[in-house]
Amino acid sequence: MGRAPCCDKTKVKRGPWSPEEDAKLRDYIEKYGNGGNWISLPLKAGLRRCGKSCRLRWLNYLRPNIKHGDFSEEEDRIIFSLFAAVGSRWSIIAAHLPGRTDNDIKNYWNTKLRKKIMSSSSSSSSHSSAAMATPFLNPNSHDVKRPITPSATIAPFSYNPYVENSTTSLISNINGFEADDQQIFPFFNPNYPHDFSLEDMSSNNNNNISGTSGFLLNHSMCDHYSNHTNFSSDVNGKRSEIMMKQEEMMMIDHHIDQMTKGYNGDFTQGYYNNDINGHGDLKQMISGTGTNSNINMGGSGSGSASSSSFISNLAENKTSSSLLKHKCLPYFYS
DNA sequence: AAAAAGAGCAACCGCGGCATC
DNA sequence: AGATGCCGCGGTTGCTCTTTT
Repeated sequence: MGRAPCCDKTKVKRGPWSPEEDAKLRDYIEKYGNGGNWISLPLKAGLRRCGKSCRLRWLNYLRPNIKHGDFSEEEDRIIFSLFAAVGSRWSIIAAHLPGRTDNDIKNYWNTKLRKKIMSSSSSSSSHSSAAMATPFLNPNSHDVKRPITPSATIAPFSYNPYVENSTTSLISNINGFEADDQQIFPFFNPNYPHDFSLEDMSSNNNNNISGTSGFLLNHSMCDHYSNHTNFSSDVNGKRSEIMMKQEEMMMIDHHIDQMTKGYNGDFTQGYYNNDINGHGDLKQMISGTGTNSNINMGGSGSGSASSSSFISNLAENKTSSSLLKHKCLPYFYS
């Protein structure tokens, strides 16, 4: 048996709202709120509308501080960034854009931004936000792959984040997205497209970072991070909580994956913060129980001796359960 | 000027999640 | 533990306005 309809559709008005209906709804909610029950609201407010329709009208149009009209370039960048991180979860994206509704953003994406991406990807390999977002698009459809659900709902190592190879690590999953073509791709921040340029990656000459684990990336990418002196203050400061959370999930998953393969040594992910990179035990860093002996520079980073203590301090001083609250940038290398 | 096509967007629909009984 | 009801979300529809032919 299916769900009972929320209202009798033959007895409620449908279609566009009249100014009178808007006024009734606005007046009622401003006086009494929705009372925690949208279904009974129309009757109390004297409206011949379905409760769901009232809710939608209020949330998308009538409530205070709703912003209508053109989106700014800054808003575009935020949308690109968040879309890359969370996919078509419009409510999450809307939460980062004060005054914008999920419906607005969804419509804007479908009518404008998606086209912008398509045209950018076909016309150039520029560093524009749109161009940088294209690796997440499935060329065979209009859709973007949804992000991998965090490990709360998917077994942490149920996806294979990398394919080991003697010289390069190919990835099938980066930044929480499935990639149609396995390719090396860095964490993505459209606010700073230059920091993640594939061209830069390939033009850099790196031989000073090597490690024992292989998630991604090629060496030049690591070097690119390490040599970017303003990286921490500029880029990390702009990374959204959502992006950081996803990165953290990937780090944890990767760590678990490593352990299932029997790796028990120094944890071989690197963290970059204020020109520091190092190796450490991720679990201990997250739990804040790390010590200098557990979190150390490893043998191949480009930092200095002081980096080791800095990283352990980072772990010891942390106040929340999220490593990334400290604005560390994870990277993975082979 | 009129018809057709395209674009934009408000509103609807149905499903999943959650709370309550 | 299962049924029920509501909320919130994302996908889709269809109306209106604009542009093109």
